[in-house]
Amino acid sequence: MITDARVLQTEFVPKDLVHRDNELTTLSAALKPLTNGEPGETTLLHGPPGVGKTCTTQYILNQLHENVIDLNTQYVNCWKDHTQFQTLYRILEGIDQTLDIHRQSTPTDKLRDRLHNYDGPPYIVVLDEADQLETTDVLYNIYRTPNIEMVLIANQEADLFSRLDTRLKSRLQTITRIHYKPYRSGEIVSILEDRVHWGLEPDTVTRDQLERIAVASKGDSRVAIGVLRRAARLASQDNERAISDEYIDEAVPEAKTEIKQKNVEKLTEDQRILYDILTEEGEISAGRLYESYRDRADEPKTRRMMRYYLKKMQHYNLVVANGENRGRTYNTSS
DNA sequence: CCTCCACAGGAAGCCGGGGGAC
DNA sequence: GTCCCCCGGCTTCCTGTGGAGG
Repeated sequence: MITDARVLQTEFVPKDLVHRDNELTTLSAALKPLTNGEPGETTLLHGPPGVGKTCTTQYILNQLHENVIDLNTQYVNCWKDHTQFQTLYRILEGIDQTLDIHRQSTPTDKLRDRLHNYDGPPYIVVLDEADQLETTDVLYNIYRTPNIEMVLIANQEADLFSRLDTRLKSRLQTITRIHYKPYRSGEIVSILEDRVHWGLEPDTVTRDQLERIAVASKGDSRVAIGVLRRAARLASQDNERAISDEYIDEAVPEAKTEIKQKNVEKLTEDQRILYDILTEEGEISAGRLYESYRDRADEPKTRRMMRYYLKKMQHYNLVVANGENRGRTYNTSS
């Protein structure tokens, strides 16, 4: 049934991008000057998940690489590489400057200096999920380096900007902003049709079923493609030649919890205990959460450590905090 | 209104591990 | 090998905040 599994991956960048013409044009225009050796414009792409921010960026980078010989680019996922050291390391990796850098013994200062001394060809650094950066210092370091252009990607523009110091905030006031709206149902359907065409055998899924997936995905293309992939896999495991509605209904919740499940597996023992308590108890105050945790853990860590853990788990979208200070409660994310 | 308390999160320091320089 | 440096994980201490309750 599946003829090409790659195109059913959410990260796959198709040859033709549909429904993102305006965004592509604006981003392209912002980076265009680089191809003539002039400085481009720092760009911020913002909008909810699964609306094509990452995809359009990688599409543009591919295009630039085809047309410009002397150009470096690097894509950094700040969610994965969120410490200053990790981010700087990735950026230097994009210009082959990391051979002698070791995690344990190289000070972050050295990475910073090396970046600042960059004087090679134009270099485009994409910082995806930039609002997840531990410190925004790294943005300043890139900003002040000539010949490096930043493309920032974030869900909420405000999440990123509220954390910048005033100096950087005012300098980034004038950057090009591109807002991505959720896809409409029909747009999701045509994105799926494209993937179906390249990835599945003919007549395995009907248009009605694609619409069903589109509605369930609520404008998030990653969820939609994930559902399609899972439904196709379920059907082929049962040796069916077509995807039935039942497979789709089964795949929808699976696709939505897939990412979460992966993150739960990454938790340490102590974090896992906290997560289990939240799963069982539901909404709970920090004090009661710590008491439960202390009872269950063999060697419980301190309250401060619990707060670090909870912060981390919010970062992983496993935990949500409601309220501030005394009134705050924690819960698992739905 | 004021004081107390629970809580968040910053700052500093300790420790163990690992790599480089010698 | 030994010394030194750095990091991440962790603790301790501390300040700021806002609701509860006198």
